[in-house]
Amino acid sequence: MNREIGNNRTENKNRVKSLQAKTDRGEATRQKLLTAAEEIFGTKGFHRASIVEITLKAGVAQGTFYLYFQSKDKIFEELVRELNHSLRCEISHAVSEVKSRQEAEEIGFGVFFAFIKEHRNLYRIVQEIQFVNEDLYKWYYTQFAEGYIEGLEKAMAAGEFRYLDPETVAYAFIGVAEFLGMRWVLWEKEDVPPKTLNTALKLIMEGVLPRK
Amino acid sequence: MNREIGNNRTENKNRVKSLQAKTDRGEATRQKLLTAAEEIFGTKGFHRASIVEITLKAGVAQGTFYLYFQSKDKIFEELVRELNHSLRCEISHAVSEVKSRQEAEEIGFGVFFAFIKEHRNLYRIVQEIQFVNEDLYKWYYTQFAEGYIEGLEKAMAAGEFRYLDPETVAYAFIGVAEFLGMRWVLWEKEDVPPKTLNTALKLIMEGVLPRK
DNA sequence: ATATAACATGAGACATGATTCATGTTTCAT
DNA sequence: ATGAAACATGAATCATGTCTCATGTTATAT
Repeated sequence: MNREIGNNRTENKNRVKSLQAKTDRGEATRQKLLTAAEEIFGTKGFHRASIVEITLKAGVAQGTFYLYFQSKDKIFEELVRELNHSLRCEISHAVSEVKSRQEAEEIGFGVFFAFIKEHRNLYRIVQEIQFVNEDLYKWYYTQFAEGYIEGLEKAMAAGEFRYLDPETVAYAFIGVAEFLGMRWVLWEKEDVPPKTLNTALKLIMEGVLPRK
Repeated sequence: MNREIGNNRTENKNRVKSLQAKTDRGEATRQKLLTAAEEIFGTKGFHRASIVEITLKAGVAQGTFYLYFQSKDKIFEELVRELNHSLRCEISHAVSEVKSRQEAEEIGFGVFFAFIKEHRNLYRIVQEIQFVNEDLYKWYYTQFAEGYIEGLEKAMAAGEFRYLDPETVAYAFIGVAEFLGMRWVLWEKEDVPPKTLNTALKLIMEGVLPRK
């Protein structure tokens, strides 16, 4: 195993300490920390959460934390990016072989609610990002909006949806999903009731005005 | 002056210290603190804000803060309740002599966007309440939802809006308003563009599906 | 003029928590 | 078996921040 230790003067140049686990044991510890962090951040919020508590829950010493994460901010960021990625993956996968854009919205909303029910903790984290890392916060929603806009534009071009400024519609839909998720999943700790899901879909599809 | 020091065991019984200003001078100081707190909480978030900074901005000593507020949590709560109250007042006043429910929605959205533009700081505060005082957070949105539901029910009973579960519609509308406000007023520091406002209103009134 | 309630001060007691570091333990290729 | 890299420890350091308190100032009613 050629290690090239000799000419390794990059070692202190880029301040990024090792941080990646190099064995399975290390990776397992790293995962324990991430899992604990998800729980603690989610229940207490970023600022009230402490590294002590996270390491305690993970069953490791405080110092161990810094073997795998540069700082409290960084593990938080990693959690957020992970959440963003897996939620978008789940939705786009579920929606991939759908017949119409309307069906895509139905399935998308459903998957979103199911996801936050499973990840109530991480969902709460998102709300707090803006006070920890504002850019990350914008990134989080921009990622969603971009994919959404693309889908809407196609549906509008195809005449499935009428033309309305896609960015506005995207943020409006995201807002609807977030608030219904907050009201039922977060507050009631239940599924969003079918009635609510149906109402929401009718609302965004057809509006509140009576159809002639 | 009979001080009754000996038997004065009420002194510690009710923990509520004076807290209300008793003169104009005191009231002015109290206001200076509230104004400073609005600014600091709004820009840095609750946890990053410090009493030192608030008193510095208000131009008073640290100890003075505790003459008027019991704690950091309490001044935050007062700010939130004040915001909630004045926003609801502005909307209900603006909407009071409106002809139709549709017009009420148009004006309501407009006033909401105008309000958060003026109170960008306080608007950001709201997002953080849930990690400081979860009950207060629910209270904040429940207050809005209740008024909204009432208005929607009337409109539905009158046949102005078709019947859809009013609570769902209320939270959906609130979500739309919050997210468009976030995207344009908070992120761009601008007004919500007329195009966006129009799109949003069309969307909630008539939906995205093409009308025959 | 002066007593007194209200207002104001800011140093410091007290608490908390992120991060570091000197020291140990485990694993495994040789 | 052994040396070195990886992993692990937790007490100590360092920074920050809330809230208290002993003391001082202002305004005003008599």
